[in-house]
Amino acid sequence: MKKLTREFYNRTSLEVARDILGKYLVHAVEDEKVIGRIVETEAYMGPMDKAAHSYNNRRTKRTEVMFGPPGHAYVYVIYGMYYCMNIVTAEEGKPQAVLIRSVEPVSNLERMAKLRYKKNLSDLGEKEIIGLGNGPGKLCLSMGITAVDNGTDLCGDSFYVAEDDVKSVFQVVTAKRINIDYAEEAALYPWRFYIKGNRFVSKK
DNA sequence: GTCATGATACAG
DNA sequence: TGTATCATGACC
Repeated sequence: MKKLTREFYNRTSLEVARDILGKYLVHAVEDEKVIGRIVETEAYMGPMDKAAHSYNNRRTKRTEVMFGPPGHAYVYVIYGMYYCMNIVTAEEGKPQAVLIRSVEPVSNLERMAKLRYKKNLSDLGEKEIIGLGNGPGKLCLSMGITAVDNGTDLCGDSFYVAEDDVKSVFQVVTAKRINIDYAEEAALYPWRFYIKGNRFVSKK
């Protein structure tokens, strides 16, 4: 496994969203690590993207981290209840990000089960296992991602993305993004990417 | 399928 | 002060 470098993130969110599929999101919770394979993403292109928080260069306390250098975490609260994990991309000053929509749990599922359901892994049914990773709010719960992770440098040691030494082979499906009907023509852009056939993709 | 949840942002 | 949102679970 090798950690992705700053250069990987220093591209448009469209490129990063597609390329980061199949890679591993690693997060340290207390002294343990939980790992999920990224199987679904959405690209948010910033100033010209009506669906993006940073549309029209809207710069607030919340969106500030998107204006910073690439390779940092953008974690925000949605609907007052859940967190969403994004990765800042593109050079400093360009507020783009990639939303991580779903992951396939890979390591430390015991810990994920506790964080998400407060139950032991052995007590989970099939649906609950899927529910560990098949949505942006769900994966944040399972992986212990919260507001304190906002702004974290993903080139550090506690929170990062890594790739296998051997590339895995899969087909990428391109689709419209989810729940952005308010974004008019931007709602039609095919900026959602997922691994074909993967069980943890949030919506077919 | 409907609905409540409630932080953040913004319009008035 | 009201209205909408990059979601989810609990209901019908």
